Amino acid sequence: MADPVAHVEKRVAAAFAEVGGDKAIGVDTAVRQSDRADAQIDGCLALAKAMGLAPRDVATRVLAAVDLHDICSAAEVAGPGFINLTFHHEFLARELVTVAASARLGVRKAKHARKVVIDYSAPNVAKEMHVGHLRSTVIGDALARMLMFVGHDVTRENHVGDWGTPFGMLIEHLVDLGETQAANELSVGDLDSFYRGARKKFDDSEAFQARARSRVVKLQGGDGETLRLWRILVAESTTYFQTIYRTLGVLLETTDVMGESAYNDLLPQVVQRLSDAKMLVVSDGAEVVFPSGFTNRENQPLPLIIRKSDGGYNYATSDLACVIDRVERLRADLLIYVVGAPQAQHLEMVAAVAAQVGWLKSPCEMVHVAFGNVLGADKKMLKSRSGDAVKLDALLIEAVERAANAVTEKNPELSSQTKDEVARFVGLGSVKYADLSTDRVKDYIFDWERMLSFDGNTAPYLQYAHARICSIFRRANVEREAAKDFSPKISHAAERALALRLLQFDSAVWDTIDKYSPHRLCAYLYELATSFSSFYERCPVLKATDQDERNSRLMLCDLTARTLQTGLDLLGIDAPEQM
RNA sequence: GCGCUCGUAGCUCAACGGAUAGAGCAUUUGACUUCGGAUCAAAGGGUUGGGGGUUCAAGUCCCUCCGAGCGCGCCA
Repeated sequence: MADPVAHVEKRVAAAFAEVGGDKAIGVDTAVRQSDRADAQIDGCLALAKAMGLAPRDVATRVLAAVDLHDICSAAEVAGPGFINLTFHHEFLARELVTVAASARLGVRKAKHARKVVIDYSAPNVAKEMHVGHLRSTVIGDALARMLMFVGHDVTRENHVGDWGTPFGMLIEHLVDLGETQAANELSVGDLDSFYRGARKKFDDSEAFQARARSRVVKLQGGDGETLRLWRILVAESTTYFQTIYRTLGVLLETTDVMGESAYNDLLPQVVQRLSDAKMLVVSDGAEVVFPSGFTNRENQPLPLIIRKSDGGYNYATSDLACVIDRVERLRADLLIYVVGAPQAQHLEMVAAVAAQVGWLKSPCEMVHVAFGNVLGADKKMLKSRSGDAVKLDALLIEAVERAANAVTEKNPELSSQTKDEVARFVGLGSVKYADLSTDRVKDYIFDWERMLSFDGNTAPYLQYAHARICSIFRRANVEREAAKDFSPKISHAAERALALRLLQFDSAVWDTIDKYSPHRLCAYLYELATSFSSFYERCPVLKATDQDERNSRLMLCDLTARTLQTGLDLLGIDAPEQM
């Protein structure tokens, strides 16, 4: 419980109960950050309403009933009935010591560890990754890191598209090219030309179409030779995905791949169990379920198609199989889907059916972490000059190049090896941070200049703040390790602002997790970095007037650097020591 | 037609139902023989798309209209 606000909250709740009795039930006792004081208590207005009394009188009574002497130096009724709180310097210093001594920087562990399955990235086999995969991959990875950090048991699952009718034509194209040649083409990452080649033949040749169709039948029938060829496609693609993931610095491994094909064995079971539950209905020749509350354009019940009229399964079946697998085999109680916003209705329907049939029972829940599109400067879907989707590897290469140019310009003294590393951290960090720092549900405009800027809410600004602190320690003649044990003394206003900010890390992380919204952590880190910059400007560290002050400030520097580094790491971003 | 999401400063974005809606960019103005100026400080800039309602309190919740995007039966 690092955040001072959390300390106060418990006592406030008790005071509300004492003052309001039954009337206090249900009244929000939250203590919030405030721009008029260190924190404010708002609930007196609501309590006053419930009690039929004047808000300021109630606030006065609450103030009398709560003992905050060891935490606050001032607590006063303000405005229509708020209570403004100012924390003791000594209290802040004590809390800083606690936080600095903790490897987790005061971030609380989850009260109950959950078994979480997080589904993200999900590229398609034999297709190149493009900007469309960026958000799922980056957001999902950040959330996975945070959930693990607070102690949940997290399983990452990469639900790659490795099954379905396109594989008939892809396999036949593979046969035409010859395995060696095809594997070559795929392994160098030129998946698009492979896919286009197959597509073109399929569109142009009826004979090829026939081959493709019969190949699909063989694939679904488990034909050994066909499966062998299919595995070549999957293996080469997986290798390619890993090169992107390694470049991007995300946690996904080949062992996290759980493609659609992994659920094939469960598909008949999905049908059987829905049938046993009397939920399956035949409609227009297809076997479907009608979850309540969903209608189509004619206002008729909207079906979730479990089995097509041709006997095949589709993605709803496979998604339901996923739920069974995750809940019954993995024993997960939180299923997170980092999937684009357009799939909201589909996932709602899957969740509705899974709940109705009893696979998804409280406290087990399914959460759709939806996100918007990446747009170009024209506010349309980001496209390359040729009009195609922008390839992810090209995008990442450009990011690093642009960062390298900036680093070369700003800091020519860096060795070329260091420069390369810094360019990678800054370039990739910029792309990821730009994606993570805005509300995920909205579209955002991809803008190189802005994301690589050293001013504003960007990765380079945060990384720079971190690098400056590292620079201080290189000159300080003090071991970094020792700094966390120095005792902090809060006297200057900028020190105070920084201290308060540092203590809010815990809340920031939890707020981010509760809403599955990484931009909240970004906003916190940006505020921390600005608080630090302000402190840095006004409070000399190495040139401090006396040893105690110097040590105190070194302590603040160290804690700031660790918080920035940890926070960026939770976002999947590296913080270089110099740049 | 029905449904979902979005609409906040010139631009890009914030704001658990809490007081005077905040940042950055851009613009204007200050601060450097710098503990890394890739910085800091300050100013101007708003009818939160329009209109109703709920509430002690609404950018936030409800209704309605306008505008944008996306879904709406056998692709995933």
